[in-house]
Amino acid sequence: MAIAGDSLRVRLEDVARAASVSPKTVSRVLNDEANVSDATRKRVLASMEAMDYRPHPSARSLAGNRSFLVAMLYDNNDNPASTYLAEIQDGVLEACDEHRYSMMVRPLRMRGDDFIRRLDALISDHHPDGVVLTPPITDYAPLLKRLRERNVPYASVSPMLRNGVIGVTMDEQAAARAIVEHLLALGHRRIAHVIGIADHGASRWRLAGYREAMAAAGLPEDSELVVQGGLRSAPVSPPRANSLRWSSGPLPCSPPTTTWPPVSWNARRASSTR
Amino acid sequence: MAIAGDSLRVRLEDVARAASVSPKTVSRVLNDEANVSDATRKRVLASMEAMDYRPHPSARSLAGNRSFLVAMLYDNNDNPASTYLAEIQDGVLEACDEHRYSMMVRPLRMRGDDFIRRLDALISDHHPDGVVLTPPITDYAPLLKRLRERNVPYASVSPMLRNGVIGVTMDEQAAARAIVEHLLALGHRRIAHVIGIADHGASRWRLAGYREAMAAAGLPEDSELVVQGGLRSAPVSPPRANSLRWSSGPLPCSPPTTTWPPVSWNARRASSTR
DNA sequence: CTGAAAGCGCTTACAG
DNA sequence: CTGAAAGCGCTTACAG
Repeated sequence: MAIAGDSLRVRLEDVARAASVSPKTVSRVLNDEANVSDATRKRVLASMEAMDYRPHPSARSLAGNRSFLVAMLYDNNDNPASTYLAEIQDGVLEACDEHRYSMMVRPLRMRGDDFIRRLDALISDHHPDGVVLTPPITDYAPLLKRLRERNVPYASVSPMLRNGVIGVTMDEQAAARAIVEHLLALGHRRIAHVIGIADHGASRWRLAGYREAMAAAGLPEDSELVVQGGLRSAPVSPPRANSLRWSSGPLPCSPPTTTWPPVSWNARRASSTR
Repeated sequence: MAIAGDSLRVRLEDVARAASVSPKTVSRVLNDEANVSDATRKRVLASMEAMDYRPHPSARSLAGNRSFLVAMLYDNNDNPASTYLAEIQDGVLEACDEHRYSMMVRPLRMRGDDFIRRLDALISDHHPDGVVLTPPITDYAPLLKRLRERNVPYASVSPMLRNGVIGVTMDEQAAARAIVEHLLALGHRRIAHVIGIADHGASRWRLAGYREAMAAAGLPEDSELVVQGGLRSAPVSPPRANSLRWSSGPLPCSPPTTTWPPVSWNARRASSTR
């Protein structure tokens, strides 16, 4: 009886023999390195395909000193919207797959004094090549500081402070404005705004967009129509918003500020010493 | 500039030197193996602690031929309740942490003819030591068959067919019955039941429990009060259930059928050849 | 453009 | 109860 899924492992060395090249050459092809003739590359690729070769991730990590691992960090205490996190998670996963990275998810509650220790343990235990941050920990200064100290690249989803941060954002303000303008165009005048989690930058920008559109339409702000929604730590009853209805129609949003994975991750690595 | 998080790695060998023992002995302590004197074990543990030693997961995987990885498989197409999946995910994660396993999540849509190929790729690429299945793929025969063929242990959350399967279930029928009985005790008589995703065993058992309680109370079944809810593939409007209210109070549920991780995983491994 | 040698940090299989 | 040697499957650093 063989170990799970390990009956007949094909190794890089086997591919090399089949293609009549050295292991190093197969490694070059595997990693898209230069200095391989087209003919050789083609031959190696054919052998890999024919033998259904799959590089062993642990061997690659150990020898190459990189984990091919992205850790997604979230605070499921301060961000109760699991649907939101699930969508981000699926997106990160998809991107990781494309680049042949694996992904791990880590709930990391900001509250609690051992936050940094748990972050350190995560890094030491799993050596992620990079981490993805979700609101609100995108803006938690001690976290960012520690990641920089330990030289772990990070990308942020919708961070509040965008300067110099790699990540994905959209123009929340313009989007909120567009929603309100859409409702205005439909003839509505009493338009409410439910404020999101206060710690999130998106909440502020959306409120600003709402106010902007209302003001532009000459409508005075009605404090009754602007309410704080969203859970913080203790569950509260959801805001009464029965009068709100979704409208269909496209929303303008700016493209992500960067592609993923961040180009600079490779750059960083290239300039590293072992 | 050092590689991310890798400035001053402490290796098993370093611990061995500090504790004046061989690497093999440290390995024994690390893996809770027998044949180490208490004094030696204590000394090694002290050194590990003092040096904040963290075994390198890739080295362990490569040499030991096990990944310390559990893959959680789900179908986020047929199971639209991301909150449900998120809760399971957090639970699996917690259990993995306790046992020093890492976890990866994998959406795996049943529809699509390349299902098995994607499963194979997952196994070959990541070598999970075991997988956790969530409804409805807990009962997808081709999946289970392939897992057995490739000798990958699996545990199922609330599977429809429980015979011989390792996993976690609760007495859904008794729980539904208890809910209905609670409502009956409050004096209600018009009690509706929204049927869950038809593929899930839980949906059937809950319906059975509802019917049981209603019948026991001598109430005839009103077909208007039993409606199919839940999304399948195409989104439909949610069932009208405004008359339903949550009641508080404890629900009876049987303990999980097994502990986690399944004992048999280790047994399986022990009987394996390399 | 290609390859031989050494090494990553652990565990296995064996010996005592 | 303890350890010396070999090896897991890759990559690095170097040589040509």
